[in-house]
Amino acid sequence: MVKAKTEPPAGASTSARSYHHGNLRRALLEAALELAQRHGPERVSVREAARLVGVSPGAPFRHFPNRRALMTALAEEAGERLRIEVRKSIGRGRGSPLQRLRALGRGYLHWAMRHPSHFKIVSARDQIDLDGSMALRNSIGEVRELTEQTLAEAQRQGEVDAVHGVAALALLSRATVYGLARMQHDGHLGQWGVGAGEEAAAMTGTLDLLIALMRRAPVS
Amino acid sequence: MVKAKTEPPAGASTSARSYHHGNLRRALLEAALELAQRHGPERVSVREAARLVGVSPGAPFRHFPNRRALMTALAEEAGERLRIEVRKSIGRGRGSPLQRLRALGRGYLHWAMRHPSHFKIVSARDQIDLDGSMALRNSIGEVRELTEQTLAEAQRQGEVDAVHGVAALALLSRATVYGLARMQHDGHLGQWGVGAGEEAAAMTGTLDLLIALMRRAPVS
DNA sequence: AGTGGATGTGAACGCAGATTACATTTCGTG
DNA sequence: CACGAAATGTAATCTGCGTTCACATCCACT
Repeated sequence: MVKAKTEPPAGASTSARSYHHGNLRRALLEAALELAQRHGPERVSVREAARLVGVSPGAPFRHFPNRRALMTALAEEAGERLRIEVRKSIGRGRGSPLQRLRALGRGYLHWAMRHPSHFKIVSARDQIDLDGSMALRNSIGEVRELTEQTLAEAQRQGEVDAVHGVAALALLSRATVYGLARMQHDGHLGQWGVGAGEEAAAMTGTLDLLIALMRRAPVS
Repeated sequence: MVKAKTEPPAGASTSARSYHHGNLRRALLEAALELAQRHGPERVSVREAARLVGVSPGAPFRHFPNRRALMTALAEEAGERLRIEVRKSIGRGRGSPLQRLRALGRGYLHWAMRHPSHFKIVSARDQIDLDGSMALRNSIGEVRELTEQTLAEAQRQGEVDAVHGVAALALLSRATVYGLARMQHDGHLGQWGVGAGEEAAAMTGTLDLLIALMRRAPVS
């Protein structure tokens, strides 16, 4: 059952392709990511990806029904990486639940800043088919679950008051972090008083501010 | 050779079009908006707009150097409307500064929901040239100023503690509201536990939550 | 060995953005 | 008012794109 190829399947080194490319699907995804990094996701073209891989313009359509499917597959990989990153980050938050939530948010923000192309792709609604991708929805879903679990724990420990529901607090957290990441990627931060070199600080600082507001004792 | 005269171009002050269209620039913008409402901003094509207006494919380029400039002009109009809407909304918030801030945020959110095409266009970074549009930056800038002024007033009246800077609080507010609007437009709300019919309630509710958190007395 | 399914080729088709040479109209200046 | 320059629209054309299709090639399996 194992597809043992006679050719080395992985590879930065382009092996001698006779007719069939060893793993065209993979190669196309990498080429598309490369193009996304060069010119932005909206200017990824199937033809150019094919050219980059050294294959005819029609070949990609054996693996993806259309351009959108290619971009969606790319987004699925990005979403998976984001999910893993968030999972890892939450482990770094030692101590209280709110500290873990902070770590989660920082992980999200840092990932979005360090991998702008990937972040652009996951959030490029008009380029991908979110509704048709269970994988992508699952990645988002897990981030949500982690957020809610952490907030529930914070409430249980009295770090956050229980006046407001977990779902509402989670939505607020997510909206803030998502909004920050998108503001950066949309170039809005400069208009909001954030200098060129201080974007990371501003973003994490804003996250910290939200968490500080959450931490306070309930109004009585 | 002579085109049909006296076509109804849906414009009141349009003179009889023989060769020169009365106000092609205006007409193109309206056609582009119409197309954006029909299929989304990313699928607006210059040619189709020209076709809709009844003009040759090259004509639009007399008024806009390229497609992006067309979309940017559209975004400038949308940004202006948003600016006006926010200005109006803030006047509706009677009472305390935080109530005015809430009104401001609600105005933003409602506008984004009621005019999804316009909102999509202002925030479609990859379709427009934000850096090259002073008008657009000014619209954003005014929203920011209103936000900061309101927050400063809230601090002066003791409604919000002065531990955190106005700029930080304003950025948090903006990130939250922008994040909410984008989540809705990107179809993420469903993944965050918001049912189909309750989007507006969830968005304004989240805004209210943020403001409730801000209102609390400072930690002492 | 041979065959069928998977995979890649190459040539289309239609549409898009953009440019150019040319036609027509408008307008300012004498 | 005349008239030429500037503005504006046309038609043809270039390039590139997504997508399809008939055909070629190769791999796995009997």
